Amino acid sequence: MGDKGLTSFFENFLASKSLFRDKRALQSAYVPESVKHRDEQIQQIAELLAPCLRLEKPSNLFIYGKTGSGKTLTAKHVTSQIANVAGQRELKLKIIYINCKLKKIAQTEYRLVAELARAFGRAIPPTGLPTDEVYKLFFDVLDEAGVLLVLILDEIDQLVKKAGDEVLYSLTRINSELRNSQITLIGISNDLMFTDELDPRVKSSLSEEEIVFPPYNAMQIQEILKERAALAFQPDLLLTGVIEKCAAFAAREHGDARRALELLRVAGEIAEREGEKKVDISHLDKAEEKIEKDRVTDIITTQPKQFKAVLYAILSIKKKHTDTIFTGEVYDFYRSLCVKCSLRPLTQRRVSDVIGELDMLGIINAKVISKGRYGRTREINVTAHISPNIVSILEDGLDLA
DNA sequence: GTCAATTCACATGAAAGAGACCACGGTCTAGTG
DNA sequence: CTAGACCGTGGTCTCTTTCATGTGAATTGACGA
Repeated sequence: MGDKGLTSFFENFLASKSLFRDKRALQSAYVPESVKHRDEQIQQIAELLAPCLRLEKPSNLFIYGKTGSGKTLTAKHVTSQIANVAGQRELKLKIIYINCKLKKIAQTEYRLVAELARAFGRAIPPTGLPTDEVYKLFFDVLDEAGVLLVLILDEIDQLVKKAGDEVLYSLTRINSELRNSQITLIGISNDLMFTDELDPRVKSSLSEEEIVFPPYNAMQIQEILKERAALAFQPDLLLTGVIEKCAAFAAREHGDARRALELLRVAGEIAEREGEKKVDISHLDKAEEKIEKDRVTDIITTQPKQFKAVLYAILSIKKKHTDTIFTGEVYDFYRSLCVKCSLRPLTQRRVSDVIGELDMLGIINAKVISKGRYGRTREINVTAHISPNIVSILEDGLDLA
Protein backbone atom coordinates (compact mmCIF):
# COMPACT_ATOMS: atom_id res chain seq x y z
CA MET A 1 0.00 0.00 0.00
CA GLY A 2 1.61 3.24 -1.15
CA ASP A 3 1.35 6.55 0.60
CA LYS A 4 -1.58 7.49 -1.50
CA GLY A 5 -3.30 4.24 -0.74
CA LEU A 6 -2.68 4.73 2.91
CA THR A 7 -4.11 8.21 2.86
CA SER A 8 -7.23 7.08 1.15
CA PHE A 9 -7.46 4.23 3.58
CA PHE A 10 -7.47 6.67 6.45
CA GLU A 11 -9.96 8.88 4.71
CA ASN A 12 -12.23 5.96 4.09
CA PHE A 13 -11.84 5.04 7.67
CA LEU A 14 -12.96 8.46 8.77
CA ALA A 15 -15.75 8.61 6.23
CA SER A 16 -17.22 5.28 7.25
CA LYS A 17 -19.42 5.58 10.21
CA SER A 18 -18.30 3.73 13.30
CA LEU A 19 -20.51 0.92 14.45
CA PHE A 20 -19.92 2.08 17.96
CA ARG A 21 -21.53 4.98 19.64
CA ASP A 22 -19.72 4.69 22.91
CA LYS A 23 -17.40 1.77 23.23
CA ARG A 24 -16.70 2.46 26.85
CA ALA A 25 -20.04 1.00 27.85
CA LEU A 26 -18.69 -2.44 27.00
CA GLN A 27 -15.41 -2.08 28.82
CA SER A 28 -14.98 -3.68 32.18
CA ALA A 29 -14.15 -0.48 34.02
CA TYR A 30 -17.45 1.07 33.06
CA VAL A 31 -19.82 1.72 35.92
CA PRO A 32 -23.40 2.01 34.68
CA GLU A 33 -26.03 4.23 36.25
CA SER A 34 -27.89 1.33 37.70
CA VAL A 35 -26.73 -2.14 38.53
CA LYS A 36 -29.13 -4.79 37.33
CA HIS A 37 -30.14 -7.96 39.09
CA ARG A 38 -28.16 -7.13 42.17
CA ASP A 39 -30.82 -5.32 44.15
CA GLU A 40 -30.64 -7.67 47.06
CA GLN A 41 -26.87 -7.43 47.36
CA ILE A 42 -26.94 -3.68 46.96
CA GLN A 43 -29.45 -3.46 49.73
CA GLN A 44 -27.39 -5.66 52.00
CA ILE A 45 -24.19 -3.76 51.42
CA ALA A 46 -25.95 -0.46 51.84
CA GLU A 47 -27.44 -1.54 55.15
CA LEU A 48 -24.10 -2.71 56.39
CA LEU A 49 -22.24 0.39 55.37
CA ALA A 50 -24.88 2.92 56.30
CA PRO A 51 -23.50 3.47 59.84
CA CYS A 52 -20.47 5.11 58.36
CA LEU A 53 -22.64 8.08 57.46
CA ARG A 54 -22.99 8.62 61.17
CA LEU A 55 -19.25 8.12 61.40
CA GLU A 56 -19.72 4.89 63.24
CA LYS A 57 -17.49 2.11 62.14
CA PRO A 58 -19.40 -0.49 60.13
CA SER A 59 -18.50 -4.17 60.42
CA ASN A 60 -15.88 -5.56 58.17
CA LEU A 61 -17.38 -7.18 55.16
CA PHE A 62 -16.46 -10.02 52.94
CA ILE A 63 -17.83 -10.44 49.46
CA TYR A 64 -17.62 -13.68 47.52
CA GLY A 65 -18.64 -14.58 44.07
CA LYS A 66 -17.31 -15.96 40.81
CA THR A 67 -15.62 -13.73 38.28
CA GLY A 68 -17.96 -11.48 36.39
CA SER A 69 -20.76 -11.75 38.90
CA GLY A 70 -20.77 -8.04 39.58
CA LYS A 71 -18.99 -7.92 42.93
CA THR A 72 -16.64 -5.09 42.11
CA LEU A 73 -19.29 -3.21 40.22
CA THR A 74 -21.79 -3.42 43.05
CA ALA A 75 -19.24 -2.50 45.69
CA LYS A 76 -18.12 0.51 43.69
CA HIS A 77 -21.68 1.51 43.00
CA VAL A 78 -22.74 1.49 46.62
CA THR A 79 -19.61 3.12 47.94
CA SER A 80 -19.72 5.90 45.40
CA GLN A 81 -23.30 6.67 46.43
CA ILE A 82 -22.20 6.78 50.02
CA ALA A 83 -19.30 8.99 49.07
CA ASN A 84 -21.73 11.35 47.35
CA VAL A 85 -23.91 11.68 50.39
CA ALA A 86 -20.90 12.02 52.63
CA GLY A 87 -19.51 14.65 50.31
CA GLN A 88 -22.63 16.76 50.51
CA ARG A 89 -22.60 16.66 54.28
CA GLU A 90 -18.85 17.13 54.36
CA LEU A 91 -18.39 14.05 56.45
CA LYS A 92 -14.92 12.86 57.22
CA LEU A 93 -15.27 9.68 55.28
CA LYS A 94 -12.75 8.29 52.86
CA ILE A 95 -13.17 5.35 50.57
CA ILE A 96 -10.18 3.72 48.98
CA TYR A 97 -10.45 1.04 46.37
CA ILE A 98 -7.44 -1.10 45.70
CA ASN A 99 -7.20 -3.95 43.30
CA CYS A 100 -4.71 -6.37 44.73
CA LYS A 101 -4.16 -8.04 41.41
CA LEU A 102 -2.21 -5.09 40.11
CA LYS A 103 1.35 -6.12 40.60
CA LYS A 104 2.96 -2.76 41.01
CA ILE A 105 0.52 -1.57 43.58
CA ALA A 106 -0.46 -4.21 45.97
CA GLN A 107 1.15 -7.58 45.75
CA THR A 108 3.27 -7.14 48.83
CA GLU A 109 2.64 -5.84 52.28
CA TYR A 110 5.01 -2.95 51.79
CA ARG A 111 3.48 -1.80 48.54
CA LEU A 112 -0.06 -2.03 49.80
CA VAL A 113 0.61 0.07 52.85
CA ALA A 114 2.71 2.48 50.82
CA GLU A 115 -0.17 2.85 48.41
CA LEU A 116 -2.55 3.57 51.25
CA ALA A 117 -0.24 6.21 52.66
CA ARG A 118 -0.01 7.74 49.20
CA ALA A 119 -3.77 7.97 49.07
CA PHE A 120 -3.45 10.28 52.05
CA GLY A 121 -0.91 12.38 50.25
CA ARG A 122 2.21 11.01 51.87
CA ALA A 123 4.88 10.12 49.36
CA ILE A 124 6.53 6.79 50.03
CA PRO A 125 9.49 5.56 48.03
CA PRO A 126 8.88 2.34 46.10
CA THR A 127 11.47 0.54 48.20
CA GLY A 128 14.19 1.14 50.71
CA LEU A 129 12.25 1.73 53.89
CA PRO A 130 11.65 -0.90 56.55
CA THR A 131 8.10 -2.20 56.42
CA ASP A 132 7.22 -1.18 59.96
CA GLU A 133 8.44 2.30 59.13
CA VAL A 134 5.91 2.45 56.33
CA TYR A 135 3.21 1.21 58.66
CA LYS A 136 4.10 3.93 61.11
CA LEU A 137 3.96 6.59 58.42
CA PHE A 138 0.58 5.34 57.37
CA PHE A 139 -0.67 5.29 60.97
CA ASP A 140 0.41 8.82 61.47
CA VAL A 141 -1.23 10.28 58.36
CA LEU A 142 -4.34 8.30 58.96
CA ASP A 143 -4.68 9.32 62.56
CA GLU A 144 -3.88 12.88 61.72
CA ALA A 145 -6.55 12.92 59.03
CA GLY A 146 -9.11 11.73 61.55
CA VAL A 147 -11.36 10.02 59.08
CA LEU A 148 -13.43 6.90 58.82
CA LEU A 149 -11.70 4.87 56.18
CA VAL A 150 -13.47 2.27 54.11
CA LEU A 151 -10.88 0.17 52.43
CA ILE A 152 -11.97 -2.04 49.57
CA LEU A 153 -9.50 -4.76 48.73
CA ASP A 154 -10.47 -6.36 45.48
CA GLU A 155 -9.12 -9.81 44.67
CA ILE A 156 -7.87 -10.04 48.19
CA ASP A 157 -6.94 -13.67 47.71
CA GLN A 158 -4.14 -12.59 45.40
CA LEU A 159 -2.72 -10.39 48.10
CA VAL A 160 -2.83 -13.08 50.74
CA LYS A 161 -1.34 -15.63 48.42
CA LYS A 162 1.62 -13.39 47.70
CA ALA A 163 2.08 -11.56 50.95
CA GLY A 164 0.55 -13.75 53.62
CA ASP A 165 -2.24 -12.85 55.97
CA GLU A 166 -0.25 -10.74 58.43
CA VAL A 167 -1.17 -7.70 56.38
CA LEU A 168 -4.82 -8.24 57.07
CA TYR A 169 -4.13 -8.97 60.68
CA SER A 170 -2.23 -5.71 61.03
CA LEU A 171 -4.93 -3.79 59.24
CA THR A 172 -7.72 -5.16 61.35
CA ARG A 173 -5.72 -4.50 64.47
CA ILE A 174 -4.90 -0.92 63.58
CA ASN A 175 -8.26 0.21 64.87
CA SER A 176 -7.33 -0.39 68.47
CA GLU A 177 -4.28 1.80 68.08
CA LEU A 178 -5.85 4.68 66.26
CA ARG A 179 -7.32 7.53 68.24
CA ASN A 180 -9.02 9.70 65.68
CA SER A 181 -9.57 7.38 62.75
CA GLN A 182 -11.04 4.00 62.05
CA ILE A 183 -10.80 1.48 59.29
CA THR A 184 -13.40 -0.81 57.83
CA LEU A 185 -12.25 -3.49 55.47
CA ILE A 186 -14.21 -4.81 52.57
CA GLY A 187 -12.60 -7.86 51.06
CA ILE A 188 -13.64 -9.08 47.65
CA SER A 189 -12.66 -12.52 46.46
CA ASN A 190 -13.71 -14.93 43.81
CA ASP A 191 -12.25 -17.86 45.64
CA LEU A 192 -14.96 -19.34 47.79
CA MET A 193 -12.56 -21.38 49.85
CA PHE A 194 -10.36 -18.40 50.52
CA THR A 195 -11.11 -17.74 54.18
CA ASP A 196 -10.52 -21.36 55.11
CA GLU A 197 -6.81 -20.85 54.75
CA LEU A 198 -6.71 -17.70 56.80
CA ASP A 199 -5.42 -17.37 60.30
CA PRO A 200 -8.49 -17.84 62.51
CA ARG A 201 -8.00 -14.46 64.15
CA VAL A 202 -7.98 -12.73 60.79
CA LYS A 203 -10.85 -14.81 59.59
CA SER A 204 -13.13 -13.92 62.43
CA SER A 205 -12.44 -10.23 62.31
CA LEU A 206 -12.48 -9.91 58.55
CA SER A 207 -15.64 -11.80 57.86
CA GLU A 208 -17.86 -10.23 60.44
CA GLU A 209 -20.38 -10.05 57.64
CA GLU A 210 -20.43 -12.02 54.45
CA ILE A 211 -22.28 -11.62 51.22
CA VAL A 212 -22.31 -14.15 48.43
CA PHE A 213 -22.94 -13.13 44.85
CA PRO A 214 -24.59 -15.87 42.84
CA PRO A 215 -23.66 -16.03 39.17
CA TYR A 216 -25.98 -14.40 36.66
CA ASN A 217 -28.19 -16.71 34.71
CA ALA A 218 -28.56 -16.52 30.95
CA MET A 219 -31.65 -14.31 31.05
CA GLN A 220 -30.03 -11.82 33.35
CA ILE A 221 -26.94 -11.64 31.22
CA GLN A 222 -29.12 -11.03 28.21
CA GLU A 223 -30.75 -8.07 29.86
CA ILE A 224 -27.43 -6.64 30.93
CA LEU A 225 -26.06 -7.07 27.45
CA LYS A 226 -29.08 -5.44 25.88
CA GLU A 227 -28.78 -2.44 28.11
CA ARG A 228 -25.09 -1.98 27.46
CA ALA A 229 -25.36 -2.73 23.79
CA ALA A 230 -27.96 -0.01 23.41
CA LEU A 231 -25.45 2.44 24.80
CA ALA A 232 -22.45 1.14 23.00
CA PHE A 233 -23.66 0.45 19.49
CA GLN A 234 -25.51 2.45 16.89
CA PRO A 235 -29.16 1.44 16.95
CA ASP A 236 -30.38 -1.70 15.22
CA LEU A 237 -27.14 -3.17 14.18
CA LEU A 238 -27.00 -6.31 16.19
CA LEU A 239 -28.75 -9.05 14.29
CA THR A 240 -31.20 -11.10 16.26
CA GLY A 241 -29.64 -13.97 18.08
CA VAL A 242 -26.34 -12.27 18.69
CA ILE A 243 -27.10 -11.20 22.19
CA GLU A 244 -28.78 -14.49 22.94
CA LYS A 245 -25.79 -16.45 21.79
CA CYS A 246 -23.41 -14.18 23.60
CA ALA A 247 -25.33 -14.69 26.80
CA ALA A 248 -25.40 -18.41 26.25
CA PHE A 249 -21.63 -18.50 25.89
CA ALA A 250 -21.19 -16.64 29.11
CA ALA A 251 -23.78 -18.58 31.04
CA ARG A 252 -21.94 -21.73 30.15
CA GLU A 253 -18.88 -20.21 31.81
CA HIS A 254 -20.52 -19.81 35.20
CA GLY A 255 -22.40 -16.65 34.28
CA ASP A 256 -19.47 -14.40 33.69
CA ALA A 257 -20.92 -11.10 32.59
CA ARG A 258 -17.57 -9.49 32.06
CA ARG A 259 -16.69 -12.10 29.53
CA ALA A 260 -19.97 -11.66 27.73
CA LEU A 261 -19.38 -7.94 27.43
CA GLU A 262 -15.89 -8.43 26.15
CA LEU A 263 -17.13 -10.92 23.63
CA LEU A 264 -19.67 -8.49 22.34
CA ARG A 265 -17.18 -5.67 22.12
CA VAL A 266 -14.61 -7.71 20.25
CA ALA A 267 -17.29 -9.02 17.91
CA GLY A 268 -18.22 -5.43 17.18
CA GLU A 269 -14.63 -4.49 16.52
CA ILE A 270 -14.20 -7.39 14.16
CA ALA A 271 -17.34 -6.51 12.27
CA GLU A 272 -16.18 -2.94 11.99
CA ARG A 273 -12.78 -3.92 10.71
CA GLU A 274 -14.35 -6.16 8.12
CA GLY A 275 -16.41 -3.22 6.95
CA GLU A 276 -19.70 -4.85 7.82
CA LYS A 277 -22.77 -2.84 8.63
CA LYS A 278 -24.16 -5.35 11.09
CA VAL A 279 -22.84 -7.68 13.70
CA ASP A 280 -23.87 -11.27 13.26
CA ILE A 281 -23.20 -14.59 14.89
CA SER A 282 -20.14 -15.41 12.83
CA HIS A 283 -18.46 -12.39 14.33
CA LEU A 284 -19.10 -13.81 17.75
CA ASP A 285 -17.33 -17.01 16.89
CA LYS A 286 -14.38 -15.11 15.55
CA ALA A 287 -14.39 -12.93 18.61
CA GLU A 288 -14.23 -15.90 20.90
CA GLU A 289 -11.30 -17.28 19.03
CA LYS A 290 -9.52 -13.96 18.99
CA ILE A 291 -9.96 -13.37 22.69
CA GLU A 292 -8.53 -16.75 23.51
CA LYS A 293 -5.63 -16.28 21.11
CA ASP A 294 -4.83 -12.82 22.42
CA ARG A 295 -4.95 -14.04 25.96
CA VAL A 296 -2.49 -16.83 25.33
CA THR A 297 -0.17 -14.68 23.23
CA ASP A 298 -0.26 -11.98 25.82
CA ILE A 299 0.61 -14.33 28.64
CA ILE A 300 3.38 -15.99 26.74
CA THR A 301 5.11 -12.86 25.53
CA THR A 302 5.23 -11.41 29.00
CA GLN A 303 6.63 -14.48 30.72
CA PRO A 304 10.32 -14.67 31.56
CA LYS A 305 12.71 -16.73 29.51
CA GLN A 306 12.72 -19.75 31.76
CA PHE A 307 8.96 -20.07 31.47
CA LYS A 308 9.23 -19.94 27.73
CA ALA A 309 11.85 -22.65 27.78
CA VAL A 310 9.73 -24.94 29.90
CA LEU A 311 6.68 -24.35 27.79
CA TYR A 312 8.66 -24.90 24.62
CA ALA A 313 9.90 -28.18 26.05
CA ILE A 314 6.35 -29.27 26.75
CA LEU A 315 5.15 -28.33 23.30
CA SER A 316 8.06 -30.09 21.62
CA ILE A 317 7.43 -33.28 23.52
CA LYS A 318 3.77 -33.09 22.67
CA LYS A 319 4.67 -32.80 19.01
CA LYS A 320 6.86 -35.88 19.24
CA HIS A 321 4.29 -38.18 20.71
CA THR A 322 0.73 -38.00 21.93
CA ASP A 323 1.11 -39.96 25.15
CA THR A 324 0.62 -38.08 28.36
CA ILE A 325 3.61 -36.05 29.43
CA PHE A 326 5.21 -36.27 32.87
CA THR A 327 7.40 -33.88 34.78
CA GLY A 328 10.53 -35.99 34.51
CA GLU A 329 10.41 -36.06 30.74
CA VAL A 330 9.84 -32.34 30.56
CA TYR A 331 12.77 -31.69 32.81
CA ASP A 332 15.13 -33.85 30.75
CA PHE A 333 14.08 -32.13 27.56
CA TYR A 334 14.36 -28.78 29.24
CA ARG A 335 17.94 -29.49 30.32
CA SER A 336 19.01 -30.32 26.83
CA LEU A 337 17.17 -27.28 25.55
CA CYS A 338 19.11 -25.10 27.96
CA VAL A 339 22.37 -26.42 26.56
CA LYS A 340 21.22 -25.57 23.05
CA CYS A 341 20.32 -22.00 23.78
CA SER A 342 22.96 -21.44 26.46
CA LEU A 343 20.54 -20.84 29.25
CA ARG A 344 21.46 -21.65 32.82
CA PRO A 345 19.21 -24.58 33.70
CA LEU A 346 17.03 -24.34 36.76
CA THR A 347 16.73 -27.08 39.32
CA GLN A 348 13.96 -29.59 39.06
CA ARG A 349 12.38 -28.08 42.12
CA ARG A 350 12.00 -24.77 40.37
CA VAL A 351 10.82 -26.28 37.10
CA SER A 352 8.16 -28.08 39.06
CA ASP A 353 6.92 -24.72 40.29
CA VAL A 354 7.10 -23.25 36.82
CA ILE A 355 4.91 -26.04 35.54
CA GLY A 356 2.50 -25.32 38.35
CA GLU A 357 2.41 -21.67 37.40
CA LEU A 358 1.82 -22.42 33.75
CA ASP A 359 -1.08 -24.50 34.95
CA MET A 360 -2.42 -21.56 36.93
CA LEU A 361 -2.22 -19.42 33.85
CA GLY A 362 -4.42 -21.89 32.07
CA ILE A 363 -1.99 -22.63 29.28
CA ILE A 364 -1.44 -26.18 30.31
CA ASN A 365 -3.32 -28.55 32.53
CA ALA A 366 -1.08 -30.23 35.05
CA LYS A 367 -2.75 -32.70 37.32
CA VAL A 368 -0.86 -34.44 40.08
CA ILE A 369 -1.30 -38.17 39.79
CA SER A 370 0.24 -41.15 41.41
CA LYS A 371 1.52 -43.94 39.24
CA GLY A 372 1.75 -46.25 42.17
CA ARG A 373 5.00 -48.05 42.29
CA TYR A 374 6.27 -45.76 39.59
CA GLY A 375 6.04 -42.67 41.68
CA ARG A 376 4.10 -39.46 41.76
CA THR A 377 4.21 -36.85 39.12
CA ARG A 378 2.22 -34.33 37.16
CA GLU A 379 0.25 -35.37 34.16
CA ILE A 380 0.58 -32.52 31.71
CA ASN A 381 -1.79 -31.61 28.92
CA VAL A 382 -1.77 -28.56 26.72
CA THR A 383 -5.13 -26.86 27.00
CA ALA A 384 -4.64 -23.56 25.27
CA HIS A 385 -4.99 -23.39 21.56
CA ILE A 386 -1.39 -22.99 20.44
CA SER A 387 -1.01 -21.47 17.03
CA PRO A 388 2.23 -21.76 15.04
CA ASN A 389 2.56 -18.07 15.67
CA ILE A 390 3.01 -18.73 19.36
CA VAL A 391 5.63 -21.37 18.79
CA SER A 392 7.67 -18.91 16.78
CA ILE A 393 7.32 -16.33 19.53
CA LEU A 394 8.79 -18.88 21.88
CA GLU A 395 11.60 -19.71 19.49
CA ASP A 396 12.44 -16.04 19.10
CA GLY A 397 12.47 -15.58 22.82
CA LEU A 398 14.90 -18.45 23.21
CA ASP A 399 17.16 -17.48 20.30
CA LEU A 400 16.44 -20.75 18.57
CA ALA A 401 16.65 -20.92 14.84
C1' DG B 1 -6.84 -64.33 47.67
C1' DT B 2 -5.98 -60.69 51.25
C1' DC B 3 -3.63 -57.25 53.62
C1' DA B 4 -0.01 -54.44 55.20
C1' DA B 5 4.58 -52.87 54.06
C1' DT B 6 7.49 -51.04 50.60
C1' DT B 7 8.87 -48.14 47.03
C1' DC B 8 9.14 -44.85 43.43
C1' DA B 9 9.34 -40.21 41.40
C1' DC B 10 8.24 -36.67 42.11
C1' DA B 11 5.21 -32.91 44.89
C1' DT B 12 5.34 -29.65 48.39
C1' DG B 13 7.33 -26.67 52.25
C1' DA B 14 10.59 -23.86 54.48
C1' DA B 15 14.52 -21.31 54.71
C1' DA B 16 17.96 -18.87 52.95
C1' DG B 17 20.89 -16.67 49.19
C1' DA B 18 21.88 -13.72 45.07
C1' DG B 19 21.34 -9.69 42.68
C1' DA B 20 18.65 -5.67 41.45
C1' DC B 21 16.74 -1.69 43.18
C1' DC B 22 16.29 2.08 46.52
C1' DA B 23 16.61 5.59 50.73
C1' DC B 24 19.25 7.58 54.08
C1' DG B 25 23.06 9.60 56.44
C1' DG B 26 27.81 10.59 56.50
C1' DT B 27 32.01 12.02 54.11
C1' DC B 28 34.54 14.07 50.45
C1' DT B 29 35.25 17.51 46.82
C1' DA B 30 34.94 21.48 44.15
C1' DG B 31 33.11 25.89 43.58
C1' DT B 32 31.88 30.31 45.70
C1' DG B 33 32.32 34.56 48.32
C1' DC C 1 31.05 27.66 53.77
C1' DT C 2 27.94 25.00 51.06
C1' DA C 3 25.90 22.22 47.30
C1' DG C 4 26.48 18.24 45.10
C1' DA C 5 28.99 13.75 44.25
C1' DC C 6 30.02 9.53 46.25
C1' DC C 7 29.97 5.71 49.43
C1' DG C 8 28.41 2.31 52.87
C1' DT C 9 24.60 0.44 55.28
C1' DG C 10 20.39 -1.43 55.58
C1' DG C 11 16.04 -2.24 53.66
C1' DT C 12 12.51 -4.63 49.94
C1' DC C 13 11.52 -7.72 46.04
C1' DT C 14 11.92 -11.39 42.82
C1' DC C 15 13.79 -15.46 41.42
C1' DT C 16 16.24 -19.24 42.71
C1' DT C 17 18.71 -23.05 45.30
C1' DT C 18 19.20 -26.25 49.11
C1' DC C 19 17.53 -29.28 52.25
C1' DA C 20 13.75 -31.73 54.15
C1' DT C 21 9.56 -33.88 54.29
C1' DG C 22 5.22 -35.67 52.24
C1' DT C 23 2.37 -38.66 49.31
C1' DG C 24 -0.79 -42.12 46.70
C1' DA C 25 -1.20 -46.28 44.67
C1' DA C 26 1.20 -50.26 42.09
C1' DT C 27 3.96 -53.81 43.67
C1' DT C 28 5.72 -57.06 46.78
C1' DG C 29 5.75 -60.52 49.98
C1' DA C 30 4.00 -62.69 54.11
C1' DC C 31 0.14 -64.95 55.70
C1' DG C 32 -3.85 -67.80 56.04
C1' DA C 33 -7.54 -70.47 53.78
